[in-house]
Amino acid sequence: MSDGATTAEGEDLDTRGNGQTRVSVPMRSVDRSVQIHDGILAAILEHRLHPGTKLGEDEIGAIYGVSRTIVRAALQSLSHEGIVVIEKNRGAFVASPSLAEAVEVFEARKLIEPTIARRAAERSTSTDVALLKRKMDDEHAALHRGDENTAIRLSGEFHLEIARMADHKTFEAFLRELVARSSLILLLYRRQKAQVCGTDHHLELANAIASCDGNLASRLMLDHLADIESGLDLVEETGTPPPLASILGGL
Amino acid sequence: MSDGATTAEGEDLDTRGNGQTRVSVPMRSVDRSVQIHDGILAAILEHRLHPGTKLGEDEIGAIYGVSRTIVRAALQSLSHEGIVVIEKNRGAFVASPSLAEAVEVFEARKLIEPTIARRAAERSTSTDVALLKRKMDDEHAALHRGDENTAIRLSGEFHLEIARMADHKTFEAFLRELVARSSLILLLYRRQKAQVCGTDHHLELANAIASCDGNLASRLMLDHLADIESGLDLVEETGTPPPLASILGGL
DNA sequence: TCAGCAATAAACGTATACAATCCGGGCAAG
DNA sequence: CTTGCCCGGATTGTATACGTTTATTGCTGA
Repeated sequence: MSDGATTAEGEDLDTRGNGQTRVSVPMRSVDRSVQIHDGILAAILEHRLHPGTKLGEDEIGAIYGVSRTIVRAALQSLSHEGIVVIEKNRGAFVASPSLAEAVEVFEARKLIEPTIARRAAERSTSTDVALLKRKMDDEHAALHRGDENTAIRLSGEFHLEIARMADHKTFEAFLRELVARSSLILLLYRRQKAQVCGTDHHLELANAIASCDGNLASRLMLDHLADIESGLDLVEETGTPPPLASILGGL
Repeated sequence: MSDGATTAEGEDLDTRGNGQTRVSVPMRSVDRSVQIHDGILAAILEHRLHPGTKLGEDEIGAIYGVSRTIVRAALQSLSHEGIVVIEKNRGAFVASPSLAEAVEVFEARKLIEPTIARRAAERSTSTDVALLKRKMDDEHAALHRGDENTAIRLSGEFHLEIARMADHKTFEAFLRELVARSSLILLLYRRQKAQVCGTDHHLELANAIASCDGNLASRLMLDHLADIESGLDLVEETGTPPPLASILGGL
């Protein structure tokens, strides 16, 4: 097989910055399945992969130059996060969150993220805040550059950075899943494409966290999430019988 | 030599005499990796598998009469739920939650489960309540029978049943993970073995849910979780002189 | 012309083979 | 007695082969 082209990149850029001598981190040649997982995840977060897209094992394996075994592990991982669905004997597809699912995800975020924001504010350090503001600037820059896809991903990373600051692995893992699913939900149910995620909100949040004001950070986060949710079309369309017209006539 | 032994019963083996798993191999249509996942999970929930136990692929494959491929999928699934850790080139082990992890899990439960209980109370139906009380009775019976292992599992299922009633798949999935991890935490950090999970609390909770009192259910759930947590040894043992023994020999 | 069915191709599910890695015992040097 | 090395066995990582299922295509017959 021609693996020359595929393995051209991804050599070994291991950043073994952690002074741990324990072999707890795989490091070198990070498991390929993780790479593939992250690659597909990034594509979903940047809205380059749309709900319903087929993720064939052979196809992905050919792209990354690995066997189906590895691809399967990555796809199973993604399915556990709820952003890929695997149908028996049919294959894997990018998930298409239902309306009910969308409501659930935002209910979960509105419950968890204010708590995360409070914790982050309570234990914020200067270096963390600097990192946070940097992410925010990157997002702002991407937006002004017109690169909305990257901006969407960075917006999610902003929220995840706050979770990292909160130093709560469990909440962080939950939020990682919720953010990924939110990306698909935004793609499916956002009303006006223009508004992505008020960067002003992010700025206020960052300031509240920087000043260690837990209560304010918590409230701002809740408002922020409610605002995003208000920009979605989360109304049950029970009365619409002609799905064909909207799908086929959409062009 | 290996083929003859393993495939001899590989055809239609649901005649396994183990009295442990009721539905050992009912149908082939049900992905066997899910069966294995559930089997290991049940063993962990019932404290038959202890933290640190090695879960060898060949060994499990031989037990269930399947290839390592299937076992691998099950183990990966379990690792995503945080109750199994997979170390590269070393294998899978039952997780040993750290103190910090234990604190995190109960923080998460105290945040999520009151909301779940409120939702369950708000939309409780008579059939659901009947199911809930039945689970409670089963747990009570197991306790009086002296079968503490089963009681522990049923206690977790009681909480999960409430989540099912709440009709919130996302919260239910989160709680499923938290309950499983809690089982390991109880095994590692419980102070007095006698007290499992106050069945009285469960009775009060079930009554509150039956009477559709969301506020009461929410408060009772929070108290219940705080009570369980208070029975744990979640204090940093910083004063221990032999750090070497605990750190290096900890594994 | 179109419905129904058969053959074919493509993709997935599972098992197995081979390579890579780790763990342990044994032996030799200090 | 300790320390270091080396090697054999065991276990995991990955690729590939084969069986099974699904989807599509093309054909036949009314």
